[in-house]
Amino acid sequence: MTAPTPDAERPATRPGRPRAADGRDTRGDVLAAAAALFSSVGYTATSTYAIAERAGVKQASIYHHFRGKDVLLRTLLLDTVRPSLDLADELLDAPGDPAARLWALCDADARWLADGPVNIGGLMQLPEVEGEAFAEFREERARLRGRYDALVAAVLGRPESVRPAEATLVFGLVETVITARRSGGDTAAQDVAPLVADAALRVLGLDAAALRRARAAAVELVP
Amino acid sequence: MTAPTPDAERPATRPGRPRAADGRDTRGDVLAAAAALFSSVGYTATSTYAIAERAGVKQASIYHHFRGKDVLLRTLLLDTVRPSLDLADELLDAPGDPAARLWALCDADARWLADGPVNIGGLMQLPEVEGEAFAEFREERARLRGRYDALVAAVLGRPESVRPAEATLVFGLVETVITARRSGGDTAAQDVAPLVADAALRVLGLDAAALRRARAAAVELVP
DNA sequence: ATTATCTATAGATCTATAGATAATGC
DNA sequence: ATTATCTATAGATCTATAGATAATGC
Repeated sequence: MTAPTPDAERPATRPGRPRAADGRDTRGDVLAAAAALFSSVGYTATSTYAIAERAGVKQASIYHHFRGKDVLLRTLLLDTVRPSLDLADELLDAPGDPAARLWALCDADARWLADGPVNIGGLMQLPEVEGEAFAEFREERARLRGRYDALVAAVLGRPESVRPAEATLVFGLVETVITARRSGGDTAAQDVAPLVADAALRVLGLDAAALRRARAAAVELVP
Repeated sequence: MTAPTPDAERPATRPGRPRAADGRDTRGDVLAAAAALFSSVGYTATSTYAIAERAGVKQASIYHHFRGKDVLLRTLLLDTVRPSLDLADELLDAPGDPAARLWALCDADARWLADGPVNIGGLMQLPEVEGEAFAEFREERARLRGRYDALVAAVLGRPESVRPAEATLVFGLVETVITARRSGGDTAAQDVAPLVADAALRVLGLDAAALRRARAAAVELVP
């Protein structure tokens, strides 16, 4: 669920103690353990000891890879929002029907929230994320929200200068996958995810014919 | 935000040390403080010391009124879901257009989530609520969800035996108010709440005319 | 006697650091 | 020398209880 550390970050061969077993990636294991525990148990309720145990290392070893517990969550949050933001940027600049582009964005986000190995989206809804340590994430997320606003405004044929309240509903529909997964499990999330993009356009008042056109065009946009 | 302790729970006059100032309600103050802190900071991240400070009592005094910290959250959660469930029961038994009844339920829930003095709905989304201590709340909430399922099935003209996946979307639309309030503040929540019920029926495929009829009929249902 | 509140604290965490040890490449 | 991991622990919480004190009604 977390991208492996890019080779560029460290030289291919380097001095010092190597990974115990080859192919072992402590940093990645710690992040994966933190993601699973933060999203199910919560941030404050998850101890660094529990993370270490799940990752198969000792508690203090975490601090060789991360300055503190907050860096773990910060890293996970940014890893979560950035792929979404990249796609949103791409779709915002793409030509063609705004409804098709919004459909493609909602569909990709909903499926990604439903299909990851853990309910990674739940991280964004943790109350601790409102704290100072996570301001950078909140900025990136606000940027993503801005892309939704712009696409929704385009679909509604309204000026881009006023944030449409309907965009909150569209954003909320995508996040429905998160709460569905938390309370109903993976199956519930996977059942609802394919319905989200259609629902978003229906909320904006598109009729069945317009919806069919948008869906068909969206398939061309995201191969 | 929390209902005052009913008179029935204790005799009107009773022996023992009275409330310091008349009209002082320590139990209610503690609950209100806990609601504000749990919903903004989180459950585990809120100390009983912080709750007591906000309520204007000493930390240990909380335990005269509540057996433990978990009882505080349990009480708040049940106070949150029960009014909703009562209304849902009423509307499920009411005669008339299912679409109108679903509209009324969504609208009442969305407005209640937006208008309370704190973002009480956020309590339901705390990861700690998945723990054993809160099983009773989860049951009540599942019951509420069942009412939504039944109304959505009726609107779609489907058999009640199969839970419609669309009900997850409707439920999620209502909960959009919670996340909107968390990240956008009271104003954002109040802006989106009046749109929720309409959006729910649009998601279920109702056209503008059917929607207008449902909205008009809903006003009669909830005076 | 009963009820409500307080002070003080035991006991259980939990985070982060200090410093030792191990395993490599130079 | 450098990197990664470990053991041990300081210091800071945080929850819940014990027991004293205060303020009433009987």
